[in-house]
Amino acid sequence: MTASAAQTSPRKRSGNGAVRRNDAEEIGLDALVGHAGYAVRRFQIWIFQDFVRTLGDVDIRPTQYSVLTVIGANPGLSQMAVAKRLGIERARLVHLLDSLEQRKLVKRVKSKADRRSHALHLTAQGATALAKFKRLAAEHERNVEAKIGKENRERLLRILAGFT
Amino acid sequence: MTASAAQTSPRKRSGNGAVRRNDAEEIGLDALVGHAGYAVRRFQIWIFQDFVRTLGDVDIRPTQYSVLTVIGANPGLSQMAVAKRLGIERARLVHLLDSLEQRKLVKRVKSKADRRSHALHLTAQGATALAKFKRLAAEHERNVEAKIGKENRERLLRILAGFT
DNA sequence: AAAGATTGTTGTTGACGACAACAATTGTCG
DNA sequence: CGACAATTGTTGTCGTCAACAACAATCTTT
Repeated sequence: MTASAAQTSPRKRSGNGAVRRNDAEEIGLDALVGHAGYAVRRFQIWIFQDFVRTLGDVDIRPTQYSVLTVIGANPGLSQMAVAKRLGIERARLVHLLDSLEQRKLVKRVKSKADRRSHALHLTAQGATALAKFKRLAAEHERNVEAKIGKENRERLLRILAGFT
Repeated sequence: MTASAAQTSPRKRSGNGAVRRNDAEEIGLDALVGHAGYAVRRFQIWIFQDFVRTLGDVDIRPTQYSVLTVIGANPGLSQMAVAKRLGIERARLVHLLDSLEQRKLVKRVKSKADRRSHALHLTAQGATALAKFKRLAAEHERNVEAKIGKENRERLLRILAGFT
């Protein structure tokens, strides 16, 4: 079948081509409905904003949280390894770590095995801070549950498990 | 229950704190697994890239596609209405429309009813182009199906229907 | 008519991904 | 061993994108 389906009916228009709207949100999305990418993008924006808001007091953004979590679970990793695992660019991770190191959450230890690379570790302060971040992140996760439902959230995680 | 779960075991480390890795991707994500936001973000990146690649020949990005689709289905909308419907900022939409108008896909018609606003329409060229874009977008959608499965894609759309 | 709100526009800021270049170091291979 | 290639962290540039703020022109309200 060809993809060009029925055009959703253009609404009542006045002579020149302007359209009267009751102001409400009854604008057709047409082909956009049925596009997974569109739904995912809107959802991702919502999630992102809720995360930033929930972790607003501690000033931690999703990417920072992911970096801290991976370092916490795998102390001693190189920057290259962290970048590859999280799908972040080397160059980008440099700035992220600069920021986290300034805040005394992470330290770069010069590796003796390979003097090019840095072994990444949480500071003591970073470890306790991460524990707090995790509690807040769990709160955010409950917000997601409240938004889409407990079972739907689990379904979602199962469907997307391959992308982690 | 408190959210701070079991720490995933830090691996074998050498004296100074560096960690040997077989080089493979067996780095623990710890708390990241179980975060809907992380999975969604990775998935969104994959979808975005596939969309851009599939619509690469016609040089159309997801946001441009969404704008064209909405205008095509609702001719005469104002920029404000389109922006609000798609969750784009007014300011951002200005640049998007500048580009689409330069490419002769969209035209801004000065509305006589409200001389502040522009009524947005597809050009004839824009309409035929959009038909082609929709075919390519459908191809992209089949790629998504191939990636996560037909039923999973439908489940996903159902779960996220509220965000469109 | 005056005050306030809306629409499109311009500009700035900061997060982010994609690249390219570089020095220091390591690995490889003749 | 020694030249050459590859890797690691770093710096820088470019383009995309969201979030704001400010502005002129134009409604809308009172």
